[in-house]
Amino acid sequence: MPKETFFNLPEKKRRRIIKSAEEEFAAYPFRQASVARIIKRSGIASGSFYQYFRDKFDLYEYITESFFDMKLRRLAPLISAERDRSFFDTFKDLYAESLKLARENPRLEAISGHLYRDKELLSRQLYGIESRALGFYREMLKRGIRQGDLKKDIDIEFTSYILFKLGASVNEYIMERTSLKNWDMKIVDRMIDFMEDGIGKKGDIITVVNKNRR
Amino acid sequence: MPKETFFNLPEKKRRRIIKSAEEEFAAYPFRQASVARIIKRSGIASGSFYQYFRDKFDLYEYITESFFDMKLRRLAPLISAERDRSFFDTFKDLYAESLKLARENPRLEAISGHLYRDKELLSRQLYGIESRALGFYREMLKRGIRQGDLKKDIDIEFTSYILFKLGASVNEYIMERTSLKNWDMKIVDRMIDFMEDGIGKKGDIITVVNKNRR
Amino acid sequence: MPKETFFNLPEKKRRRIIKSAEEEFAAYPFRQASVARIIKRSGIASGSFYQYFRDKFDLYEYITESFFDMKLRRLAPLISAERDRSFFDTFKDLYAESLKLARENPRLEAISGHLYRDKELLSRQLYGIESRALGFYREMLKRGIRQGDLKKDIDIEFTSYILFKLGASVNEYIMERTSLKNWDMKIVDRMIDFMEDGIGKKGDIITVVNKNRR
Amino acid sequence: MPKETFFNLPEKKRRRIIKSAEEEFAAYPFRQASVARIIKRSGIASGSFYQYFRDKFDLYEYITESFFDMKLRRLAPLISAERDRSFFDTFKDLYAESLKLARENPRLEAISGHLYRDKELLSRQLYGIESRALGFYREMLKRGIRQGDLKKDIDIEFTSYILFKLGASVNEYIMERTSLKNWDMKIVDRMIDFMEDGIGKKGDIITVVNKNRR
DNA sequence: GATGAATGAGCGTTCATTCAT
DNA sequence: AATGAATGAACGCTCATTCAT
Repeated sequence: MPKETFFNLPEKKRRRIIKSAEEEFAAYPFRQASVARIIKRSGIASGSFYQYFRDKFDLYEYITESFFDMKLRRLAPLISAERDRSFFDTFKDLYAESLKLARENPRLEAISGHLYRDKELLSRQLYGIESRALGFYREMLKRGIRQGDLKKDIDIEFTSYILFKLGASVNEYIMERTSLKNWDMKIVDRMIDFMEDGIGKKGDIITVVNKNRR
Repeated sequence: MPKETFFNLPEKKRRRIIKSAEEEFAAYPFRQASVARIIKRSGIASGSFYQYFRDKFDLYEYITESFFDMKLRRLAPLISAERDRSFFDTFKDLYAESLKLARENPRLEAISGHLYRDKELLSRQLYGIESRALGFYREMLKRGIRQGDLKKDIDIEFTSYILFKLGASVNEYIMERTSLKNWDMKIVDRMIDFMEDGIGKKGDIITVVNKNRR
Repeated sequence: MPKETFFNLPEKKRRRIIKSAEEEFAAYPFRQASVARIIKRSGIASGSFYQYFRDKFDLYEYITESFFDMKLRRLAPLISAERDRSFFDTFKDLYAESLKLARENPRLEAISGHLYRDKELLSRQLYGIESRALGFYREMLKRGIRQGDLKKDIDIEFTSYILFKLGASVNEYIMERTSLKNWDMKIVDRMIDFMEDGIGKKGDIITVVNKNRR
Repeated sequence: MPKETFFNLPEKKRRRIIKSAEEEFAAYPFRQASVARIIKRSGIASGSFYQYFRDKFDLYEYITESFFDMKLRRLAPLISAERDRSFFDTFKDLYAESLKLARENPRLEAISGHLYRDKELLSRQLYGIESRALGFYREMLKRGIRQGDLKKDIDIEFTSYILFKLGASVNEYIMERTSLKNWDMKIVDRMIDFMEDGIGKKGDIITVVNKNRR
């Protein structure tokens, strides 16, 4: 957490610092990101930096966590129990929103792209971004089972992990290609299909009762 | 490629150097890995290092590529057309073998773990580890379709990417936990199930004909 | 150009650094000059050096250019059109002043001695010391012709080059020998004679009209 | 001087080594020239190098001095007393021959170009290339005076130095430009004119007697 | 005599962080 | 609180020369 001094700063300055830092962490992974460049770009004295933040990581942590908090705040309504959506539809909603967020904040998206690739950071992260995300998926899975959208015998621990990684991969897949209009939602649909039914060819099938599907 | 001088070295020394380097690259991602530490640990003069290798990357590349070549050599027989195995069974065989390899060479496994997370390196890698792996998956998918093991309408480009990443994730999942006997093959089974059928609950089903399944 | 930090330094320290650098660059040509020695002699931390200067060349360039600027400032008044002096007298004035400068700043003289011998550096030098000097001689020659002090048919391109090199050689000649009082100005006179009349013996001559000489 | 072992080598090998060394010293000034590259290009073992030569300088000295000896051997006939040529004509002959030599051996020419710019080497040079050249010019000047081609009162010490440097400068001037046919001899003529008569405009002159010119 | 591996001091440079004012 | 100069260990790498066989 940044020191109190940072929060006492006039908002404009605070914003300038954060913006510079975001640009730096978007352009470079944590280790290669340079405090000197952040300082120069934000126009503060190098001594001041350490009056606001314990060290480079302190600032980094603040930025990434702010982003995740914001993301969570945006995604939370979509998983509210009131909404009468199947597990997979909810998943799709979450993805649509995530992608919107990513498009709105490409800098922050780039930062978390770097973060996901850095084991050391991921485990250093105080509030545990990874474990929070895993927890989130775990809860979703449990609910999905309860709702009858998912097989009952899935390994929740394993599946939440897979879903987490899968999400990140799809994100990467989308981000690395220039997207035509709606192209990315088609990819999301493909991922959902993959999750729902897999890729194995089924035998000829007669669906007798399907009362559980919504 | 290391220089000739390296290959002229007595095997014992060569092994000592490779071992030290593997330890270093297993402990740290490429950028953080220190030539000085490798030198110290292998007990050679710093000048010697550069008699053997063009630079740090030269050694790194040699180690990673040797590992991938060895892996390929071990996996190649499993995908031979003669073996009468379904797509998913083949996948499982590949996984079993990969895991065995990883258990035998935990250092090398750790190194490729780092490599997979390093975009810059991945694209620098001369023989294109990533694109080779993707190509491999692409071919497997095509064959799977031909054999009637897979749905006909899957997006090969996307699916090969997903399978590639999924594989790495499962690997990571397994590696990060101490394994009980056979625990890891159970995880592999779960992944195969996930791939094959997904996690969506199907309606009550009567399979009338299933002639395509082997 | 050194960074701002350098110019913000207390004068004493700044001077200490410049002096150490001048000593180094006077003792060794650029490539052999050692940043480590400059650092040690000036008693600064090695990190500080790079807070003040972009790199070794930055400092070198600053020192040489400062010297050339100073030299130019000192020599400029001597070529002002108002002074009613012949080409050769002006040349002599310039030489006298140059030598005075060299005697006052033997270190800087030694540095430019090295510089003149370094083709690569000469061409890297931002403001083009060599081409500026050649331009200077070219202009002087043109004026000398206009004034009727020089033959009309000389090859200005070639002659300016020769004069430039001649000047450097004479400088070297003088610098390499310990000088008695006024000895060096006698050498300059000899050079001027050489330039003016050459060393060829003329026939017995009756000068009938000499209206062009001043 | 190279060690005896070098001279015991089969001529072919000796020549290969010398050629590689010449290429290296032509491409780089002494300090930047790399023993490793010479070794590689000549295909000998690095240990062998030091069995043939004391060190890098030993080889360098051998090459430069061989060149100067050869040059002297070529130029010597031109200054023989029997030839009935004026001082300046002899000078021109010497230049013509020097240039021919330079065109025939551009590598060696490049090497001496570097050598002339390196004070330290010049003074290290055992047999004293510089002082021998100066001695050569001194003798020529003395003879020129005796023959009545030169003014009697020139400072031989100074003038020989100037002539030496002037020669090198003209060489450089010529070498740096691509030469049209005969262009370089025109430059030599200009230099001789410069030496003979200088660039000062003479008054209107009536030459009464010119019995001393040949 | 030939080989080629071994040596190690030295290079210029970086950078997060601390210190003094 | 703000400044910005100071720090120094560490980095990857070079190279003429020596040594062991």
